[in-house]
Amino acid sequence: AKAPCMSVQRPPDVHHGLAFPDWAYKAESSPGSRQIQLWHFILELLQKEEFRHVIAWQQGEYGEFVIKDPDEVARLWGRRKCKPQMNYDKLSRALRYYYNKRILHKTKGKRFTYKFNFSKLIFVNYPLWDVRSPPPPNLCRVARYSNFRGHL
DNA sequence: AACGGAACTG
DNA sequence: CAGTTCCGTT
Repeated sequence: AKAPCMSVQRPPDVHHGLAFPDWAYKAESSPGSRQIQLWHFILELLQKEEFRHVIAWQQGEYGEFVIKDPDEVARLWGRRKCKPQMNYDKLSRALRYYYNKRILHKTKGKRFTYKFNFSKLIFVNYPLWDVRSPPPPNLCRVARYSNFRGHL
């Protein structure tokens, strides 16, 4: 037995060479303490090797991932949000709202497979990206060529 | 399984 | 505003 919704454990820092660069992580570290975002949480699981049997990046298309165990992902998400009644039906509805927001889209045909629209994500959530820090291997190109349109 | 409207919540 | 809950439709 354990306290269900008491503390939120801080994930360790990411080093380069991993499945995705660390700009994607780092979020919600603001002192204002915003609530955890779902895409955020997905990225968090994706970066941890211990969850590879639950959710993992799909090799091939960059940003594409597969939910290997939908029930478990939903359970973990529910635990984080203190929503014990969470399930994949509800979680997937939240993911579908990301389609219009241009954060995610579905990979049609492939079961439980979604893909991040990384280029949008960078500027929506990291508008003040510190250019002094060493640019991540894959992303600097994506970032530079994305058009910054925004009211941010 | 996947989609999306609609009402609802903090 | 970012989901959550519920559910009818494809």
